Formats: sequence, structure tokens, C-alpha cells
Amino acid sequence: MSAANSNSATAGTVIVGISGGVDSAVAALRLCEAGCSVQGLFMSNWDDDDAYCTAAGDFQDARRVCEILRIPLHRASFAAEYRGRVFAHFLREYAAGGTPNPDVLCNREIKFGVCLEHMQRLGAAWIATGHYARVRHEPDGSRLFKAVDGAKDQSYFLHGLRPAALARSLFPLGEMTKGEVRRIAHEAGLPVHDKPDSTGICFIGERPFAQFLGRYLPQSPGPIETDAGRVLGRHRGLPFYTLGQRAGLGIGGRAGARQAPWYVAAKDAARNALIVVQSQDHPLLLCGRFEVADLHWLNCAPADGEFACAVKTRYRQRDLACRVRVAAGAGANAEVHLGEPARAVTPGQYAVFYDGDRCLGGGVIAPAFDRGDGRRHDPITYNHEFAAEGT
RNA sequence: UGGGGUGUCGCCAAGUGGUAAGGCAGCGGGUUUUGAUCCCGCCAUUCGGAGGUUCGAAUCCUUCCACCCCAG
Repeated sequence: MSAANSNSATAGTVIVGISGGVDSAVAALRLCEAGCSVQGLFMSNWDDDDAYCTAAGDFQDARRVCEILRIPLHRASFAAEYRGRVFAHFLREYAAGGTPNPDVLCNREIKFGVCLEHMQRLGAAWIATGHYARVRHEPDGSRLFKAVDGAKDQSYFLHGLRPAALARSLFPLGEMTKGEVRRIAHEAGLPVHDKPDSTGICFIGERPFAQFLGRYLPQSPGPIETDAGRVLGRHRGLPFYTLGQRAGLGIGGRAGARQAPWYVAAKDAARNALIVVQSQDHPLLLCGRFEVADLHWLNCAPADGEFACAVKTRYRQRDLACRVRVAAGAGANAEVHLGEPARAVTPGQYAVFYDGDRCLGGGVIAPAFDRGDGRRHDPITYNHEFAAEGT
């Protein structure tokens, strides 16, 4: 297997997305060592000049890396496209009561979308990134696989790539572990060898999340209630919470309740109520069956019908055995039946399908109407014997 | 102001003479290219206030205050 992790020769210029971190630096280094014609490109897609924005420093790191590797560095900004194609959807999904995953869209629309096109205009035959994933380019199409380093596998975030974009992509780190990447960076004298892994929304970075969302979404306070209708407090607006969430509810001890933390189990949009339960694995938090919309397959569109595979309902979740029933017709939805119920299956997040190490594709988890126990999801009935306590 | 009850960290709550459990919340850190979850750490020199008894009290006594319930 070549350093470019591809079955085909990587003739022509490769442009690497250089972020200023270790991973993309080592990706570029490996391509250089493999004899490729390599150039770098740094993107800044979010224009904030607050304390949380690291773009300026990251660009300096990117320049130092490219100087050491002796490769040219391009710079581009797709801020307008990011706002229009990723961030707008991000806010829309929140407003609709879901929990979006902007980085999946960012990869499809920006990095492997407008940026890929930009790189091709710059003369690139290939685009490479420091993602931990593997791609195999076959005559009948390109296939995406999990990274060898299971702890860092990022195929989940890449499942939405357009097949044509995947066909031009290289992931030089797919067979390496994070430890190896850092060691190589260190040996190569790359100054970013010990730079912390980046976290938070891509390009926006890690920042106090509720506060950040509050800049874009209105406060819309309402009650926090148990599934029996006992009012325990106030929430600041349904969009500011996600299913399965524990932190930030501010619910202390209650007479008559167990000494256990509370988790968000549901959002009752009609009543603007946040429903909470007291167990990690409360029945209301478990889901054995859900619907997936906006289905997307990576060069392997299955025939209509039913098939077995594995699914991840969120990033870094272990594979869950499932059966997928795809409805007929274009733009069809699919129904996913899990072998065992999963916790906090959250609308707006992506269900990504796998066959062993191969990533098949995925889709958006649709709002839940059924809990997988054979019954319709009955509307919660409220017991008004409870007086409002927490308001 | 007749009777009864209760007042321990923001919340729930152990502790009835031997020198303040635990949980929740919160805060800090770790894990993590979403949001979460998870893991680790921190968090009452003080027990409604004031006196007193005692070698020693949150625990006993006196008194004051607050709240709750029943009477009215």
C-alpha cells in the first residue's frame, strides 16, 4: 500500500488541506516522502476575532510546516459558503428541535466541495487531508474504510462525501496510529508535533457552546418536567439542549426522588417543555428503531429492500448491529432496526452504516415517532397533581 | 403566639455527647474535529441566632427567630 493509501498511482499534483495541526502536517510529509508533487492549502472559514478563534496562530503554524517541507502554501477563505451551506443548516436544524452535526456537512460542502473545486482549479489532481480514514480507489469506484487506529477513526465524518469527491481524495494517515503520527512529526522536526488535538466545531473551534448558540438563537424559556409532569425547573429554550444531556440542567436533589442525575429524554415542542428522566438507560432514552432521511451511499447504493449491517448513531460509538429497510424510490428514507436498543438516538445526528471496516454511507436521523417496542410513541400524559415547584 | 412539627453546603439528605456521610447541582481538568455521554478533581472549621451545661455538643438545657400542620 502506498503512502497515499491508494491502489492507483497518484500522478499529478496533490494539494493537502493544511490546518496547522499535526495530522495534516504529517499527511503532507508522507506524500512528499512518497515522491508526490505536493502543495498545501490553508482555509479559514469562520471570521471571528474573539479569544476562541485560533485561525491566525494556525496559519502561522501552517506556514512553518510548509517551509520545513519546502512546499508552497495557498490560502483560501470559504466563509460565505460555510455560512450558506453549513451554518445556515446548522441553525435551521436546531430551530427545528434537532441536534445538527455541522462537521459532516462541512466535509461534504466545504473541504470536499467548494475547496476541492478550488484545488482543482489550482491544478490539483488529488486532494489529501489529515483525516483518519482509508480510501481505496478501484476501477468501479472508490471505497471508504475505517482508519486502522480505531480510537481516531473519522470515517463517520466523511460518510457524506460525494462519490466523485471521494474518488479524488487521499488519506495518508489511514493506516497510522496517532502515536506514530506524533512520533514522525517529532522526528521530522515539525514544530506542531505536540500541538493538542483540535476539538469543537470545525473552523469555529471549541468555545462555551450554549453561549455561542445564544448569539444566534432566541431564548425561549419553558418548564423542565419529569415524564409524569412534575415541574423541576426552567430551561432557556429547547434548542439549547440535546437528548441524553446531563450537564446544565441545574436540577438539584428532590424530596422523594432518587439520588441520581437527570438526563434530557425528550423535547415536547407543543408545550415547550423539556422532559427529563433519572437513569442513564431509562426506557424513554432507549430506542430500538428509527427512521433515516437524506440517504446517501458511497458507491454502493443497495438495492431496495432489507439488509443487515452495522450502524453508528454518533461519532465514536461502537458499531451496533442492525437491519436496514430501504423504501423504494429516489430520495427514499430507510427504517433502521437495532439488534439492541441504543441510548439517545438523536434527530439531526447522522446514522452511518458499516459493513465491517467499510463505510457504506448514511443519513440524517429523523424525528422519532416510534420507540421500537412495537407501539406508537404515545404522547406523554400529564399528571397535574404536581404543583409547579421549580419555577 | 393554644397544641404539634421542622430548621445541617445552592438542592436532597445522614449524623441523638466525641470532634460534620453521601448524592444532585455547580466549578475545574481529562477524553473528543458535532452536540452529548463518560472519567478524574474541587466544593460546610461548620450545623437558624444568642446564651448555658460539659474535658468535649449539630447532637442536652434556656431563649429568640423562621417556616409548616392542626386547632381557631
